[in-house]
Amino acid sequence: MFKKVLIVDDHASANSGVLEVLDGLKIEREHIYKSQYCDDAQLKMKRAVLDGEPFDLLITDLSFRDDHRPEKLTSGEALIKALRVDYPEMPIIVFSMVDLLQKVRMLVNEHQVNAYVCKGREASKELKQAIEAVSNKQRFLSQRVQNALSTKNNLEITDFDIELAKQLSFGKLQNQISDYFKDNDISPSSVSSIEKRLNKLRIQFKADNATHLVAKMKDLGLI
Amino acid sequence: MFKKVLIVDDHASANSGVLEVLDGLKIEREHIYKSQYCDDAQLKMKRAVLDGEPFDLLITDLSFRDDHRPEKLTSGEALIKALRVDYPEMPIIVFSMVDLLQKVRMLVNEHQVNAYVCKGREASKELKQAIEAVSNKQRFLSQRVQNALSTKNNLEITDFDIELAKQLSFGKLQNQISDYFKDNDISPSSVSSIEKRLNKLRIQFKADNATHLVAKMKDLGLI
DNA sequence: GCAATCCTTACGGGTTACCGTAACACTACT
DNA sequence: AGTAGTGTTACGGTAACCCGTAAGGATTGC
Repeated sequence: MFKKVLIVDDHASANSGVLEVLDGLKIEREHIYKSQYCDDAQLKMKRAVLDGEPFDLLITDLSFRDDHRPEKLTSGEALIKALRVDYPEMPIIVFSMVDLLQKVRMLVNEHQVNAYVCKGREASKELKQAIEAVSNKQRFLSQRVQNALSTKNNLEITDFDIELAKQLSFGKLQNQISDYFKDNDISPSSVSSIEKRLNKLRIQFKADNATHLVAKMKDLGLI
Repeated sequence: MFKKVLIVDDHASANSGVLEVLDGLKIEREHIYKSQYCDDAQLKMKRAVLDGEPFDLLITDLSFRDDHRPEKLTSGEALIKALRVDYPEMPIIVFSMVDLLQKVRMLVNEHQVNAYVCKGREASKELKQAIEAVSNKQRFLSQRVQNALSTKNNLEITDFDIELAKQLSFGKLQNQISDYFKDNDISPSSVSSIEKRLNKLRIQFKADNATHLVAKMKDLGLI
């Protein structure tokens, strides 16, 4: 089991919930550190390594509110990305409200996150399971996002699609989007292709028109 | 100070943060009740009144995850609305991630919420202040949403506008929206009026077209 | 009571979106 | 080389949106 843990969450109250779980796993409070800012968390990490007593485990949220103070790392994702450069093997558990499969898939595949626990009613139970699993070198995903990695959910939504939908949500016309794509060397760029892609997306998301599509994709947090 | 408190939040971990605040205010744990579901919270409320020992204070979140079990009240807002019918004077503190001024304004004006505290770094401190203020019959708003009630932010966005934008986001055509309004006795209902209102909204939100408008209003949490 | 104003509704013309069809290019497989 | 499949681009027709104008109804103020 882990000995030295860093919890990163801007909610002090959320932290106390995590603490209880760690108590239940017999991890001593004196070896549990907390941070409310991502920059601070990164510093604590580096410091610990320099002191020869690195952390065993990182448990972090994803979203952090903007504060008065300027920060380099403004999200859990940025923190994870930064840490993975120096500590590719460090066990990381994400503990977040977000339950978007797209997000989970990305964090696990791109950033080698070891577990993803959704905050919710079952959070404490699942967080405990996650910690135990990770300490046994296993991966853990919350029930809610279980099938984030199954291939059948891979609806092949490309970066192009996301970019296209974003441009739409900015209020651009199809020919303006075409011009934009031409200017930025994004292919395909013809109005016709843009129409076709949008048509596919509308079918995929069961949307009746462009507005509906944008609304749905925004609900899913894709744009 | 309050004696009997009900905390409604689907995150058990969030609850424990609130508990600490209540500890600091010398509110006895045996008089603190928790609920993870809105329906359950409503029942507890009614039960307490029937038993002749009603709650002094309600602290509730706004968003609750869907669960397997079917529920009547699926949001904190619905809970508050339902409770206000029977207990118009009950002190209510909202404790939520949401920091949209529109939402705060609505809850305070429409549902007579007594305090609104945003979850975040300062949450514990502010929650304490909120409880103290409410116990002194004062209103409290988090720093973050201080100016939710200032008139200058009132851009005269009516319920009609919201409803209209919502229908748009559902992918409906203008004449379908017209039909819908006619069926539901919402006035005005002509396509021409709908066009006009949308035009106003586009100007107000600096949106280039309907899609852009829906995207912006979704960003603001208005729909 | 009357006028000014606002709101609702209707209509027409220009623009954009939506949809089917089709030509052309590129790839992969035989 | 041939063929099937996929992706990009182009075009035309219909429908929906966008915008200005204008008439009729409701409201307000004098």
